[in-house]
Amino acid sequence: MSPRTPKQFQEIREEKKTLIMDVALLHFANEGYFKTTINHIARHAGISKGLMYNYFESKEALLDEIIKRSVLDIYAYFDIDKDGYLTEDEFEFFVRRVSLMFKEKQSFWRLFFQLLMQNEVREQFLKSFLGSGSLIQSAKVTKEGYFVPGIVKTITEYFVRKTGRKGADYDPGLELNMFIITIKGFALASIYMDQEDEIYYEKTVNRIIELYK
Amino acid sequence: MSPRTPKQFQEIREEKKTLIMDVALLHFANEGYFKTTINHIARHAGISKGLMYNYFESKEALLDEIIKRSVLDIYAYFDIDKDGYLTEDEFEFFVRRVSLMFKEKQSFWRLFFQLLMQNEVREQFLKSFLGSGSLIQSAKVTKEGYFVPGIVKTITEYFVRKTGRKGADYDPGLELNMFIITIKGFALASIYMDQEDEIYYEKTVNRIIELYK
Amino acid sequence: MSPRTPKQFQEIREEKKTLIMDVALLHFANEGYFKTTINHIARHAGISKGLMYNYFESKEALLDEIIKRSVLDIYAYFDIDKDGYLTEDEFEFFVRRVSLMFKEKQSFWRLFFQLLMQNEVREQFLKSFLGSGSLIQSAKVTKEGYFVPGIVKTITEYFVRKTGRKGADYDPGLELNMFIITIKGFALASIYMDQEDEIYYEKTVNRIIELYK
Amino acid sequence: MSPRTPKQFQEIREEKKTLIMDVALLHFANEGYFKTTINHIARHAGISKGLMYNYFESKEALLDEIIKRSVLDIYAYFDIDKDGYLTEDEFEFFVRRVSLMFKEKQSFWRLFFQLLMQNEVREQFLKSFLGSGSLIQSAKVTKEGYFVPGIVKTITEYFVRKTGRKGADYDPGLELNMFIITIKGFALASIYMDQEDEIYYEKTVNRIIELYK
DNA sequence: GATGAATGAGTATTCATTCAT
DNA sequence: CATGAATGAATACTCATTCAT
Repeated sequence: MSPRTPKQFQEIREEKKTLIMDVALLHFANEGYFKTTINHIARHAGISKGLMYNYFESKEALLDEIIKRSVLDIYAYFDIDKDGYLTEDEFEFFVRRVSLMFKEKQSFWRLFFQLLMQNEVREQFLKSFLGSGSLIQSAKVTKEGYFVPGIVKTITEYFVRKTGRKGADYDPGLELNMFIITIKGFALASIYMDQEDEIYYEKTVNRIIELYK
Repeated sequence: MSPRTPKQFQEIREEKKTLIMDVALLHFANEGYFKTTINHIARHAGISKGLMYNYFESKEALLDEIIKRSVLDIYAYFDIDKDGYLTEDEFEFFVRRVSLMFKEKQSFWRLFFQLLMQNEVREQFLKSFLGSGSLIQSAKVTKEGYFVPGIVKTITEYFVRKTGRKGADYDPGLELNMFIITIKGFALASIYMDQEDEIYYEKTVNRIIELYK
Repeated sequence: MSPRTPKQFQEIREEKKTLIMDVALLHFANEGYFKTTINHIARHAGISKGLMYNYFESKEALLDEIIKRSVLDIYAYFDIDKDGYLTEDEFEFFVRRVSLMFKEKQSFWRLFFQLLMQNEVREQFLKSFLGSGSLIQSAKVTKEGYFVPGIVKTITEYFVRKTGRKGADYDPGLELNMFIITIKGFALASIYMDQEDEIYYEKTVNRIIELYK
Repeated sequence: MSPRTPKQFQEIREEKKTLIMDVALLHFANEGYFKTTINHIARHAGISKGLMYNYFESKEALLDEIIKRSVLDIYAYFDIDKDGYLTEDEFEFFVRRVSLMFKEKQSFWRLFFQLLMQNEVREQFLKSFLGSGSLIQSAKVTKEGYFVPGIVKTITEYFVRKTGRKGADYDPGLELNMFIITIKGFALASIYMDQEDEIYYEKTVNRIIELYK
């Protein structure tokens, strides 16, 4: 009979928001962002249309929050103490991590590639995903004060360093490009991978490491 | 001023259809299928909305015809007399052909990947693109009566044959998988490739051939 | 810490109601009745939406009470012992009172004119504001038992009586009409009067009195 | 059987637009802009909701066009060769014109005052109505090349000039203010004037002229 | 009393599709 | 063939109001 405490309200909000975002991500990923209606999401989340707008300002805001959350999730995967210098072991670890990520956040990556195909969304999206301050493109000062260069830069340097090991006619730029292409293709394959395909998953990861380590 | 022959009518009709499909493909690819309105296409094609429906039954029918035509176009790329047996030279030729295709039919491939991301479209789409009777998955009788096995089958057999050349621990299934992934990633990279990126285009193709030939 | 008496409760209740009505009037007047949301009012009054409905049955009921209160407030301005006979001094006093009222209850008058512009609201509104039993249109028995004729009637009689003073071709109906128009225009000017305009405020009042006394 | 000519289309468009604007003005004026739904307008204009949007980009665009048209209509009333100098006869003519306007464009003036009461709309509205380049506030070069100062300026000068005629203690600023107030009140009275009230219409106009000429 | 989560009817707007001319 | 006016079902979004706690 006594009124709910602010904390209780906070909990309800958090739970409902998570529920909505989970449902929305699933449908955005499978049916596409534009084809998925707010009505549909609400119905599948077991709530009213109006409540959606109590939690999210608009359909786009919902999308943004889903992406933001997912990016933070993914960011967490990499949140290890990096000094901007990639050893061979770290390279291997990185490839395994990324590969796992494609499998475990399949829905998000479907959505991600979907949005990437939309020119309009593309630019704005890349900005927030790869943009300044983000994990992938740019530098950042960690809690410990270390300078953590963007992933691309770090990996670029890794491939450049390999020239010594690999010999004179080794082209680091080309190899990096090949590596990126392979990872992209692997991502694409992963997001629609079913049971049957999974038999090659482990082997493929190993082979990628073997080829580009 | 003499009345047009039925044949001329037919030609004009075909030209208009082609025009509409060209315009539509461009906008579908760049703005996305759902965001592109019939109005927009009609205006950009310089015709009226009503006329659109004289040529195409619906928006979806327009999409279908675009895909069908593109698939035929792509098919034309492979329209060489094949006996279902891929030599090493033919493999190289094939890779170069495919790579060129990504560059030259960029708009289509953007649309293709876009549609691939929608589950609903995906199944129906794959059916017509890779499905029975199609170039890639299955066998087909050509005009000349030759038996043309599906590309995948042909290539699979190519990789299997390589085992002899490559040694005992060579895994043809894995290599095929790696090859497919690489091609997919290359496709993905190609459809948003700009001037700057093009410097690696040639080298990348060569490296892919080198790796999987 | 002693429990509040029913009277205290009643007082708190009244205070809250007054607070809500003040906030609501301000927003109704400035942003418009329809554009002002219950949420907005509640938040600005520092209470919850739900509590609003504890005090007022509906948005419209809130509006009604605001109007009712304002009418009573305005009524209070005239709550002097009247015998239904307006002397010249009383006329002057009346004009000054009314003018002051426009300035001091600016928000209400903005709302008033706003509502007056909606046909639907207009009729119902005029009924309660000018209607039978109200101050302005009709007669009423005060607490003291005096008979208080409606303002319009009283003023009409005032203008009629002036005919003797003003000469044969004086048209009391016309003059009353002119007076009413002038007061209306003055009201309209007052509700959006800013600092700069105020320099003529005093002079205008005097001139109105001069013209129609 | 032959298709409509562009001219026919143009005519249809013009007629429908006018129809919609007429219906909308009526309802905006009587029920208020916010209470009037697009549905309501469409139904009363005998068209579908969708068609509305073929002719007007939005509800607000519809409002804007109505205002624009009305302002042009009103402007036409004043489109006489003026040299920026108001004689007494011209002043009288002006007052009669304006008065007539209130009667004949009653619906528009209701809408006008209604919008004027909305703070948000007010500023933007006054800008377009009284703004630079408009009839009322600013100067303009006529077809004949004459310089036509804004109405307010012209009238102000008229009142200033009168000082000579009226004597030393004549305050032109005050009189102008009184004149403006009276016109405003007259406008307000006019827009809700019914048959009964009309008996004083003529007399009131004459009296205003008598007082402020 | 007090809260804000929850509802649902309503609102502006979009767009594929039809159809009279 | 060709046009664009016309339709209506669908969509995102709003907001007064209710209600469990």
